Parts: sequence; C-alpha cells; structure tokens
Amino acid sequence: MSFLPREFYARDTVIVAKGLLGKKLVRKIGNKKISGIITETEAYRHKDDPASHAFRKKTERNRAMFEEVGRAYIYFTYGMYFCFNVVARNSKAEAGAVLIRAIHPEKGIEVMKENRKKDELKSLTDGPAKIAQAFDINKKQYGVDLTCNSELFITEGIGKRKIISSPRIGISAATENLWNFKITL
DNA sequence: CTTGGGATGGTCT
DNA sequence: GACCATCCCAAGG
Repeated sequence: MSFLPREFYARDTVIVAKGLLGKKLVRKIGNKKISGIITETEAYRHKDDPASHAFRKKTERNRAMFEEVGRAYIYFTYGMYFCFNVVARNSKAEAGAVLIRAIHPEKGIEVMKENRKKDELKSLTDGPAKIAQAFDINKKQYGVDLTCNSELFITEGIGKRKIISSPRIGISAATENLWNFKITL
C-alpha cells in the first residue's frame, strides 16, 4: 500500500480535488478496516471563493484549512452531521480543502451498514455526511495526518478515469466555478 | 419516480 | 437570530 506524499496535497486545491478521484480512503477501528474508492470531490479555496468556509477569516472551526496540508478538516453541520475534507492548497493560497462527497465501498461493507443503520448498498456512501457515518468519522479525527499509517489515511487507488465537472452542491455563491468533480467506475 | 418538510445544534453576524 | 458544503421519510403522480 502506498501513501500519497505530502507534496500531493501542496498543489492548487482544484488540482488536488481532481487528483483525489480514484484514490482509496482507509479507516481502521481496532482490528476492523473500512475502505473505499473516492468517486466525487469538491474544491473549496480561500479569498477567491465566497462559498468556502475559509473565505472570511480563520476561526476555531475552519483553522485546519489554514494549517498543514494532507490532514483532515472535519466540520459539524445541520445540527447532526459531520463532513470530511482533505486540507490542500499551493503556496499562493493561505487556506483550502477538498470535500469528499462520494465513495465506492470496498472493504468493511457490513461495518458500514452497521454504522449507518441502513442496509441499502447503493446509498451507503453517496453523500458527505453518509461517508462520515459509514467510516465513523467525527470531531475526534479533526486534523489527523492522512499521509501515513494511522486510524484514517489515503493511499493510491485505481487508474485514471474521465472526470465530469459540475457546479458544487448546496451552495449559493460562486456557482460559476465548476469545482465538483466525479468519476464512474 | 419526485417533492417537501422536519430533525437539530454549532457557528458567525 | 439566521444560517447552513445534509439526510431521511412520507406523500403524491
């Protein structure tokens, strides 16, 4: 298993968002292992992106977006859900992160179903908060390093696919930026 | 299949 | 005090 090096994440957030498609997200909980292939991502940048959490200023909530690349930025939303992002930006930006929106489950599908309290495979990990549920991701993983072997990390996955670009989902600002990216397997 | 509303609370203005 | 980078279920076609 080969980890993605820190430099992978030290590029423009939009490039990294595309680059993460097809990569593998792995979660280890005790002796259980959950993994899947990333199939949909969204880029959120800094001062040039009114839809980004980092657009206004650094706060306690979004501080991970300003800190070391290749780590997890996790936020709580709608009073009940967590969403998982990967911190990524080049040296020109002060903040940036990639939201992981969809994953194709590989290992640990039964554990995911338990975590989600749902049985349907099709809707197991096809949304950001669903991924957090299935992979048991919450505030405890805030800031964890994804470039090395730990409870949560990213490795090489499958080969390149055709990338489809769309407007990002659930935002009202900067909809002209086609920063939602997805692949089909 | 699509649509609409409710759940539920941290964060920022 | 309003706003969410959401999800689920029930009701209607």
